[in-house]
Order: sequence, then structure tokens, then C-alpha cells
Amino acid sequence: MRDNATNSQARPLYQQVKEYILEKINSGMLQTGMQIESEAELVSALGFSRMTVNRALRELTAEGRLTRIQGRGTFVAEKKVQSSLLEIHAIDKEIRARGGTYSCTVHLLQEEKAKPSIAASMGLAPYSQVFHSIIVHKDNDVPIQLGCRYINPQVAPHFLEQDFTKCTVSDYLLSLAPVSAVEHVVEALIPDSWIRDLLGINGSEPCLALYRKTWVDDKIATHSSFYYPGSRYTLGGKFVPSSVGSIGII
Amino acid sequence: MRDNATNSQARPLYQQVKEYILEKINSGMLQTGMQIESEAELVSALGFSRMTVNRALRELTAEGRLTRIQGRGTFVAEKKVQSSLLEIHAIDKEIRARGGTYSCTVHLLQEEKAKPSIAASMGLAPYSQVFHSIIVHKDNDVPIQLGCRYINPQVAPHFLEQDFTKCTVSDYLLSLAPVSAVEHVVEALIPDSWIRDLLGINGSEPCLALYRKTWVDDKIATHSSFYYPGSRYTLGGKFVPSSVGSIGII
DNA sequence: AAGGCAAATATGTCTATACAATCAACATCA
DNA sequence: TGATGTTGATTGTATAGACATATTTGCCTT
Repeated sequence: MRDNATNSQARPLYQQVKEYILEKINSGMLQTGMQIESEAELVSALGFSRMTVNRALRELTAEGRLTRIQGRGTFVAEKKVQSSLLEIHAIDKEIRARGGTYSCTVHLLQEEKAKPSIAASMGLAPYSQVFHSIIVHKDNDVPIQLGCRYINPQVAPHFLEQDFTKCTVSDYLLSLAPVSAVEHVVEALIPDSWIRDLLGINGSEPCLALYRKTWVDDKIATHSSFYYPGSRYTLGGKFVPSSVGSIGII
Repeated sequence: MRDNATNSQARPLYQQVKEYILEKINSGMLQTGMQIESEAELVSALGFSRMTVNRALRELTAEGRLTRIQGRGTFVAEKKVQSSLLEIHAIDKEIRARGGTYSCTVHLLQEEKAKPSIAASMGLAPYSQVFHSIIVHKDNDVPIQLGCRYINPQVAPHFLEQDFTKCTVSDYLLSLAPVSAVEHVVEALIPDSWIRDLLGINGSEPCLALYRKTWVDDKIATHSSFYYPGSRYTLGGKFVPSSVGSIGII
């Protein structure tokens, strides 16, 4: 019931099933939206057990290549360029990984009443109490990134008592509770004067802004990052499909 | 051997195992790097079969929450904020999905000798022949994005014969061969005058640039996008962990 | 013709069993 | 001492069988 000899060296059977399907998709034999063979048909065509075929189809579905509907069948998903899991690494680790020396300056760390626009983006009533921090991250004492956070006090009650020159805000927040959702928005802008001052920008060069909104249950924290002009940031790294591992320098 | 009554309604058993592990991680009982119970221990602790436990641990590993080493054990992976699969959608579909009317203008479509810097980024010898296209994408006839591509002729031999006002370049390229790797870099810049002309920018406003490098086997295609100033782009959408589905407006 | 029921088909899950592959630690032998 | 083999623990893969659930189709009844 096995036929590994003709095939190449010792690839798992479920992997062979995945390649069999992908080959049909990539060669154009199976087009977007078309129904593919049922599990039972694949079993009799390939001679593997149903559980093996099922695993292959389940993984291809998780990877976004197929769509399955119970009772109907399995279909080829729409073709998209898709990067791997977008992992957001802490800036201090990124700097150290590049061989730099990380340091940071805490310019503001206080509780305050949120302006209506801020409060609205956090799902709070206007002038609710929120924590606010402004921190400049430096590589070899050169400012690289300005991070501005607003945090719902319910997420991190002891936020003000932390020493964020020792442990980054990200590390602290991640240690408290699991993140249930994230959203990222990126923008190019000419920074305001207070940002220019803190980052040490002279002219009116454009800088990259990255806004992150993080949900912990239904509590929201926001994080606005402004990067020193001229910097380039890799968003997904080179990746091999269906692997997890790329890096976002953010 | 089942105990679904006390637990909530009809969640699959492997899902219950996943939640059991995640609960231990999120509550802090299991810290980053620590070894978790072996499959055999989970089997006797939870009363499910080993295959069910194995599926749960396998999926948590694919989702980046655990690390498994054959012969050693299963360990808690480093905590990261991770977005879902970053899917790159074609700009024409994005504009139509927002209710706009898409159109585009092909400003250049030719074969040329690649300058050394371009050739180097594509892994080609200086002054190799490459295809070069410059296309402006519009929403209701307002320029939104300028796309500039260099393509290895081996990837798309009939590139010059296509009518890209009907079918987008992305759709055409994706129909030819599967993408084996992708890399994205984002930058803020003051656009050159030729970009300002094509996008209809008057002042010296900053715009967002997104550079994409795509591998098809070892052949490389590059794509530089410049967005109209003031635009904001969502990178991962709000997402629920370990689901595939968010959208990148790019 | 309309409604309802049953069968066929398809995916979703779970289990018990088996064997393979890898690693660490220990024991053995030269 | 150093090299080598053995053993136990652990993960990785594969299978057959069973039952659950969802969808479609067609037949049968009214």
C-alpha cells in the first residue's frame, strides 16, 4: 500500500498529499473556486488512509490555500500573495540583535484625562482617566523611535510604578494579560515640532508613523510610533510559505 | 471517558486541550521556555486519546505558541505580539470593495537594460534585459498609488503583450507561477518630481513607499509603490489570534 | 405542485494501536 | 579515559474503524 520508492526520500505521506494538491493548483489544472477531489476519492487515488488525506487538506486550509465546507466539499481558495505571520518584535531586542546598544529616555509617564479623540479611539468616555507615556528609544544614544502610549488603567493598574528604562513597556504589558486582537496602521507624515525635538530632527523631513491598537478582552491600548527620517523597516522579511518565523522591525 | 457535560457546549476535544494549555500560559503558571507536560501526561490528566492531544499541541506549535523537539519535549515559545497572515490584496479589488471605481493608466511598459543597482537587487548581471512598468492606479480618476515594477523576463516572457488596463499586473503574475517568497519594506519619503507629476502632488508632502520583492524559484521581481500623501494604510486589520483572514490595503 | 422524509455524499472529530525517529542518560568495553 | 552501545522518554507519523454533522438530491406523499 506504500510507494515511497519511486517518490523521493522519506517525505511524510501527508506532505506528499499536500504537494499533490498544490501541484494541481500551480499547474493550472485546478483553478480558483473549483471543487477538488473528495477525501474518499483521494484515498482511492493515492492509497493513503483517510486520516492522512484529512490532515493534508486541513493544513492546506489553515494555510489559506483551500476552503472546506462540511457536506459540500473542498474548494481552491482565491490566490493571494500572503506573507507569514507578522511578528512584532520589541525595539530593544531588534537593536541588540543588530549589534547596537539600546537605551531609552522616559519623557512622560503620568495619569491624565483623555481628550475626546483619544478616548473615542479607546472606547472610553471623554475625559476618562488613562495612563500616558512618551518614551524615546535610542541606538548608541542616537534617537531611533519615539513611542507614545495611551493605556486603559484596567489593563495595567500599576503602570506608573514601573521603571521602563529597565524593562520595556511591551515586555511589561505582555506579561500582564494575553492580547486578544491587534491592528496596525502605517502613515507617512511631517512630524510636529515636539516630535522633531524629541527625535532630534532639524529639517522638515518626512517620517514613518506606525499606529498600533491592542485589545485585551475589550480594553484597548494604543501605541503611536514615529521613526527617525530615512529609516526603512522590513515588514515581513523573506519568508518561505507556510512557515512561521519572519521578523517585523517595529 | 468523556466529560463534556461539566464543560461548555460541544467544543471539540482538541480545542479544549488547546484552551487548557493556553490557560496555563496566560495565567503565568507556565512561563516562556518552560517544558510543558508530555503527551502521555496530558492523556492521563485529561482522559483524551493521544492523537487528540497531539493534534492540539501540533496546532499550537503551528500558531507559534509552543516549540516541540522530538525526543526532548514541548516548550512554551517566546511571547510575541503576532498578527495574522499578512495578505496582500490587489489594489483594484480594494478600491472596488470600498465602493470606488477603479481605473489605471499605463505610463510605461518596455524592455530595458537594468541599471546596476536594480540588477543587483534582482540578482542579475548589470545591464541585463528586464521588463519595466510604471502604472498609476486611480479611484474615481483620482491617483491613489503609483506602481513601478522590474521583472525578470524568465518569470513572465509575454509581459509586454498584456493589456494591464483590463487585468492587473498582480493577477497576471500570480496566474503564471507560484510565489515562493516575499519581502516587504516600508519607508516615508519626499517623492521625486516624476512621482509628484504622475500622482498629481503639488507641494513637498511626504508619501509612503512600499517596496516588495518577490521570489519565483530563484527569479526575482521587484515592485515599488508610492501612495498619495496623507493616506493611511492598514497592515493587519483587527484580527483574532490564530485565524487567517486579515487584509492589507496595499 | 408542494412539502417532507430518507438516502447519499462530504467533511469533522475521536480513538486505539502501531511503529519510526530523536535525544539524553547511563552502562559497557577497550 | 574515551568511544560505543543500550535503554527509556518523547515526539512524529500512519492506519482502520466509528460516529457526528452538514448539504444536496430525489423520491414519496399529500
